[in-house]
Amino acid sequence: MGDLKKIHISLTKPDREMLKAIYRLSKGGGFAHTGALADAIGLSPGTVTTTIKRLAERDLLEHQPYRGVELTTAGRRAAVSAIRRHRIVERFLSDMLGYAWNEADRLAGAFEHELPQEVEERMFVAMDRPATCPHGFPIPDPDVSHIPEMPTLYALEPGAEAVVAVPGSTDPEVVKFLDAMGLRPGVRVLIKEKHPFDGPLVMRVAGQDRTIGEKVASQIFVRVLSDSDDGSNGSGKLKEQPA
Amino acid sequence: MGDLKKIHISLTKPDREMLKAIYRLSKGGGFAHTGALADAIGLSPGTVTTTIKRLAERDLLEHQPYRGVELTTAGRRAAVSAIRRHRIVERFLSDMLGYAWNEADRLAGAFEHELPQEVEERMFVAMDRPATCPHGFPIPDPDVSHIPEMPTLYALEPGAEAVVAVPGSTDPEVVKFLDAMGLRPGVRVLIKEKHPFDGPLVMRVAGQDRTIGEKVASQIFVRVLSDSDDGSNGSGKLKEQPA
DNA sequence: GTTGACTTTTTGAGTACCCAAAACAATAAT
DNA sequence: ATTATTGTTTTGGGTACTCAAAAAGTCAAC
Ligand SMILES: [Mn+2]
Ligand SMILES: [Mn+2]
Ligand SMILES: [Mn+2]
Ligand SMILES: [Mn+2]
Repeated sequence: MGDLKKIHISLTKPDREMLKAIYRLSKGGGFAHTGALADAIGLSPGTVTTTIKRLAERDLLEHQPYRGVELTTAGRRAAVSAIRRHRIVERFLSDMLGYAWNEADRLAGAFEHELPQEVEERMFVAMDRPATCPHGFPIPDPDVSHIPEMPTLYALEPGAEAVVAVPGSTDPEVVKFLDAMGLRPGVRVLIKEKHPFDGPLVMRVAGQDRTIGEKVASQIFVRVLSDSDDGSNGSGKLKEQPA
Repeated sequence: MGDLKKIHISLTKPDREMLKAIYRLSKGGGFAHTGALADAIGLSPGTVTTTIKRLAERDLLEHQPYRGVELTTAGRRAAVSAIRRHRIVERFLSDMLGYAWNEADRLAGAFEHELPQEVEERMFVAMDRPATCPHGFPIPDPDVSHIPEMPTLYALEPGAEAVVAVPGSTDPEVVKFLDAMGLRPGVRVLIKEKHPFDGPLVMRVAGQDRTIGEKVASQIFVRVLSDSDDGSNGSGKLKEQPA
């Protein structure tokens, strides 16, 4: 009865990329700054300013000059919808075309923007509605304006059990290292020990004890298993979360 | 030893569409005219002129002002490669996502241009290297500069046997009529009679005798079965061949 | 509180893309 | 041969997108 029509916003590639980047950089609802966006997308700061003004015009975000931008609800919905599409396409590349999980991100980014959302939905059902992208990040439902955040591996406390997710945009060298450690998307880990002062983390992965440093452990995200559901889910600081 | 490097030409969407349209309209090697191209692609004549000048600059075609354009060999290769991609994507939509053959054309056109040719190739092998698109037209090999032409159903003589191909861009009303006649892509037909003075054509389709007029029969293309290979393959005038 | 470092926005410039309408060329009709 | 018709190109105008560099704003240090 309200006049909330399901207006379907048509966005261009740069607009979508911008919204995705803002969402990534300002997850909890904070501000994203021009410079950070320029770095993230690989555009000049001037271009970022122009683009966000265009998006502000369409009420997808609010722009406080010299301060930064914040997504509106509509903007968050659009961003999440872009992320959904990205993750479905990644899943398609990995499940239906056999690409390795660390190749999917780049290729998905190349054509996801032109894909009719009709085809996106068909891909989704053809793959039996997968819950996550090949990197282990959740595929959000359509029309939601928020994706539940995941803590990093390093945010877990000893005793916690979790399933790992590794961003598709991770540095190849790191990916090789992680692979050697058995830390692939979907793998289950049990935290055994965490040394103080940002010290290394000891855990059990596929029947083996593994130790990794804070730096790497902070790049890996996890879905905590409902068992010991304490692990810093709401309070611990959550990092930027690509995929 | 020659300096023929396999230079990979990067083409934009309008450029590709232009090359495809020119190829379709000037199959045998003749000229394509600005107005016909404007109609085919849905652009203004002025835009067509600008685009072909850009392509002429890159030696993909020759432009004789006020006369028309003719593709160079490089241009034909690029056009065929674009058609190959279109048909692979159509096949993907129909085989892997379950779209009906008459829906595939429109959707393929929406995102084929951004698809990395790496992904195109993976689709192709994932589908076991299909010989034709869902409409029955051949998927050309990479790097060829010509696609063998197909005669129309109406060009066949009594006694000829053939497999039908129906352009994906056919008017929905016609599609419905063809469907009722059993004339779907891949179906085998045997010509029984052809009445003079552009009269109707009588044929056997799926165990039934069918009669259709010249107008419709000229919109259907066929692959003649090697049996009675006489049927006007080289001489009979071949029509524009979409798909 | 003025200076200086840093960030952001604005300005100026260029490409690609599109259209409508004026100018032009080729052709057909008188 | 002139005129009219038709088709093509050019011109003028607009949006989106991008950058480099100038101008403006913010903020922290002195
Ligand atoms: Mn990704
Ligand atoms: Mn992913
Ligand atoms: Mn087609
Ligand atoms: Mn086809």
